[in-house]
Amino acid sequence: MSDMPSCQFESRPRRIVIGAGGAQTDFCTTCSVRPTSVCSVIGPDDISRLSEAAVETIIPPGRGFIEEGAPATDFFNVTSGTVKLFKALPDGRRQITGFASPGHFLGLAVSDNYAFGAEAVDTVRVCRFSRDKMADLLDDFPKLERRLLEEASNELVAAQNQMLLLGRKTARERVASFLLDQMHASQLPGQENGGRLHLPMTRGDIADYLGLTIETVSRTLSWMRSQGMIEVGKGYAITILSVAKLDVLAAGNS
Amino acid sequence: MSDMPSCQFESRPRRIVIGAGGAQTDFCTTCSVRPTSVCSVIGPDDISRLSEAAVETIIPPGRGFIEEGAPATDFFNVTSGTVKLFKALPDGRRQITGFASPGHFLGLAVSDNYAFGAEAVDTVRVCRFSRDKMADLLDDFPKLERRLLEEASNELVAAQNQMLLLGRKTARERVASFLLDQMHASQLPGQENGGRLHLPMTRGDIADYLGLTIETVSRTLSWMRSQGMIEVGKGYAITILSVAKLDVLAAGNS
DNA sequence: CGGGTAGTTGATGGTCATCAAGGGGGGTGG
DNA sequence: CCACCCCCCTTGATGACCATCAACTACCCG
Repeated sequence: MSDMPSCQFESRPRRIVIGAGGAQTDFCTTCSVRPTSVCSVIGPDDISRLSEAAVETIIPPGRGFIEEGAPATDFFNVTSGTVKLFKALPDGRRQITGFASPGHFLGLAVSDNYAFGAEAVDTVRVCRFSRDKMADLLDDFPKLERRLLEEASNELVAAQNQMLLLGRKTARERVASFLLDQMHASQLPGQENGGRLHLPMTRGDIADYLGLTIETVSRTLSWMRSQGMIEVGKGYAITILSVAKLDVLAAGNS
Repeated sequence: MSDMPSCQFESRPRRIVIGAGGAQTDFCTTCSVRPTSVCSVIGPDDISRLSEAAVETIIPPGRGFIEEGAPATDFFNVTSGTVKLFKALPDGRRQITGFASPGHFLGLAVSDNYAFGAEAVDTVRVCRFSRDKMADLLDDFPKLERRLLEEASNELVAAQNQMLLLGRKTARERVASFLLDQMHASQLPGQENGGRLHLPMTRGDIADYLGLTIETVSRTLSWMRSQGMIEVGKGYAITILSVAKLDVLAAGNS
């Protein structure tokens, strides 16, 4: 797990297509996460700047691409798949600090070294920006800075919620909170999907995220099933049968 | 604890002193935390803008001044004392997400409501900025935005460390980490103080910060004393006798 | 078919929460 | 000034929750 070679990329540089009139068209215009990501602050006129700076990278499941403590050379924007962010203790204990889904920006760090590791949960595509190019973009597009501040503030709020969960919630409350969070995250605004969830991560990842063990997560899910709260399908499918019951649990009633 | 009236200020507006030549001098020029706080990005020429926007507020120990969930009307900059930031569950369980010391900026939130509560640990002085005035400052001083992003990034790193602590460390490891953090925070660069610490917060606060109970914190400190790691003085004084032993503990060896 | 990974379930134990009692300091009021 | 109270802290006894150890199933892939 920790002896896995990290920072190995399968990169393919963006192709810049020169249009008939000399105008540049490129990947970014058709990027599916552009509307919801930080990239949206850069207007159509300047989008070529973005494309030149970005390198699309595909990362297979389980592969690490940010190593905790390594020099922070790049920033990333997730365009598909799910990334787990984590910190580890010398003896191998691991805490997943968050899951990054499409549209999320990775690498906010003042230090010259990454403060956390990152690993692909399923197949992940990211846009990679070098530190230098990112700095140029920040200088030229002040809006980008404001957007990143927003992003950071949101993550800060999420982190505070997670601290409350880790410090003060019971196992049942943690799992309930997790399932509800996943439900909200998977729901595009105005869309219901009958409580059906597809969790890309393993029980081990969930455990490392919630500060529990695999066994406790498994037992808790089984207990929730026995209470008619959820249905546990094959693979990574879970269906929430009673949001209300989970809400009661997550808010802190045993 | 939760029925305490919050958001009660003892404010005194900044006095703007008009100098002989018509130049404005004011509190901000003599502010002791200016060099280390976000305010430092606003140069001497524009400092009057800052002073006009800020209201100095004194908060007595134990008084809350940000209520979780209340409309986010103001931002704060701590100028002296220590503030605890926290989130709570309906049944009263509480998690302190951080302690803000002089120079720290509070209120980063995209939402219209505060995501956390804040309460003075000892006597606290803050500079208060209304949301509107802060927005004006952000528009006029782009550097301020970059500085806030730095601030947020640092807090994010701290939050990730705290998640690792809460999710994966034992009680002893937590207390050791806490003492070392406090030591580093209290050491001005290039200054040693013989491991002597003055913790402004109670055992209860420490417990709520570390995800433990008062009793466990107390027992753990007693155990560390019995091991010759620390000395527990009267009041809130603690002396670290062996940084090395605490380091071993904090890194994760029992 | 064999091996590896992921998940579930059971038995047991350890760590830390809970319940309880007592000490010490600081404030207020008699 | 001292009594009284309240808060904070400490220490002890007990127990609950969850980690650990272990066995077993299912599934995937060669």
